[in-house]
Amino acid sequence: MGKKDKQQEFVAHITPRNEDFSQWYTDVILKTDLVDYAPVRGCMVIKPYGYGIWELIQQEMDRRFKESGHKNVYFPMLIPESLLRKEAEHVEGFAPEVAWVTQGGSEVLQEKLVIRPTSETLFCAMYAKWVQSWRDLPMRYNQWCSVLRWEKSTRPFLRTSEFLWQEGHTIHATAEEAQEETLLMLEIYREFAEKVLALPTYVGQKSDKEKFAGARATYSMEAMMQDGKALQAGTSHNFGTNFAEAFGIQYLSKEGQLEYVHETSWGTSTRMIGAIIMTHGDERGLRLPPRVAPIQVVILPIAQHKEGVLDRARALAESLKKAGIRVELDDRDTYSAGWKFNEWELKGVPVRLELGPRDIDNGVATVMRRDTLEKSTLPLAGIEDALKALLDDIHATLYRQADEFRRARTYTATDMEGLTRGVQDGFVEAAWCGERACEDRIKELTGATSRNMPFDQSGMPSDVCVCCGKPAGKLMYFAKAY
RNA sequence: CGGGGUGUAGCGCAGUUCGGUAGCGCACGUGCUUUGGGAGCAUGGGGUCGCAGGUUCAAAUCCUGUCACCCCGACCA
Repeated sequence: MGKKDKQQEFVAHITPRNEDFSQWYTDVILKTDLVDYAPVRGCMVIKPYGYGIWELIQQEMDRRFKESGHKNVYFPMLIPESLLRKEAEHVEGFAPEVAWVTQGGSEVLQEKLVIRPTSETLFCAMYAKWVQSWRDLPMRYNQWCSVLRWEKSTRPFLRTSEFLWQEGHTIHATAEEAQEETLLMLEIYREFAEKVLALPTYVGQKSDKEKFAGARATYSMEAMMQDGKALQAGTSHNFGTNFAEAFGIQYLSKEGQLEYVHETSWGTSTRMIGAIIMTHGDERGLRLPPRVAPIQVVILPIAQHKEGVLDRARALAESLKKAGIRVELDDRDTYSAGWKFNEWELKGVPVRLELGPRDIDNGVATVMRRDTLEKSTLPLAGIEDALKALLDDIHATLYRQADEFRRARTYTATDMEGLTRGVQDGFVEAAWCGERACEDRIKELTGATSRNMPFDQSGMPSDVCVCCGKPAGKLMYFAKAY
């Protein structure tokens, strides 16, 4: 294979409406060492580089949870069948995709256990024990764990049988507080996506059809992938007193009345890593947002066998590390410089620093930023601050590019023709009557589902439903979804 | 769960039509020369052909079953 061919291995995978986008995705996650397929149905192994991203996501998000007053807990993985069955809608929603434990050792169990697909029921069981009085409220807990859902079809990060996530579960004295919490967490997710993942998202309320099993209201943030499809990247639910009534979670109010608590839950998962890949990736591979890049700066000593080069490179790595930059010195002498360039670009490291004899003579380092592929030089003196600024700029650029992309691909439609055309390569904003029948029909005719209803409902494209023509009350985003 | 496809060396594949000693490229080991955009030459190692049965003197190849994975749908974070 010639040089050109090798370099073009990934070229042209991401283009508008390109059917190879899926293929590009699977290629890139395998070639960049993020994951490998496990010898377990629908499950993946997350390798060190991929897990590094998750650790940074956890760190950043956990800090936000702590700042807003949440505490971490850990609950068991197994749920007794009877507990799962307590909330009718919930069990109906999850029953088709739970895995059962029916035997322990050689003994067949009296009561089957499910491996948690989510932990609402366990939290409810414990909250029922823990809450006595209004003084105990609110309780705001979060859990980092994995859950298992017997999915029919799977894809690394986007949908796997077992996946890592965080699930927050809170209970409150009043409906207002619960709603406030639900929206607060949605906003924390949105801000996190923007500031940490460089992901622009659409936030809003889900339709009844798409809401969580057992929720009164579900809110989501939806990101747009480069093939125009939507990826639900986080959800926040308000349960009202649904679960409290099913599980008997009651407290004595200040007035001495026995009241049900109002409950919320919210979650995000490793799916966000899939969102990063499919939003920012390009024909050379990954482009990782600096704040979740396990390696932010890679230093490549050039002609490293020459006197002093490696020493200078090591010193540089050391000083960047001290400055709090996640840096890797690639001093492998078994690969050529060109090979390393390609490999680190493929892996999406935001900044590459080349340090060779010429640079050292001039007191500079050659810098390549992964987002724009622009090459320049920076003086070695004070390079730490310049790099930090550069990383921030890369983050901003990635966000801007993604934001421009989604704006360009967000359409409005007033009829089915426009809707059908729009969802071929993006999101469509349309007026909707609120009826399930129209959602179903739209799904059938266009393949698109309702995503969410923005909080700002102004700018309705028409006053009648895009589907049935009856007077419409809701501004809704429609898109094909992962 | 429906429709389609693929399982042969770490990776990507050829060989299956028509049964007859297991192949290629990359990667990997060793040596020398290289090193600022995927280096070159020489030499070497590595595979119970997804698994289980069956047919046959003989099976990667034919038959039956089974498992895994990929793509497109339906279902879902």
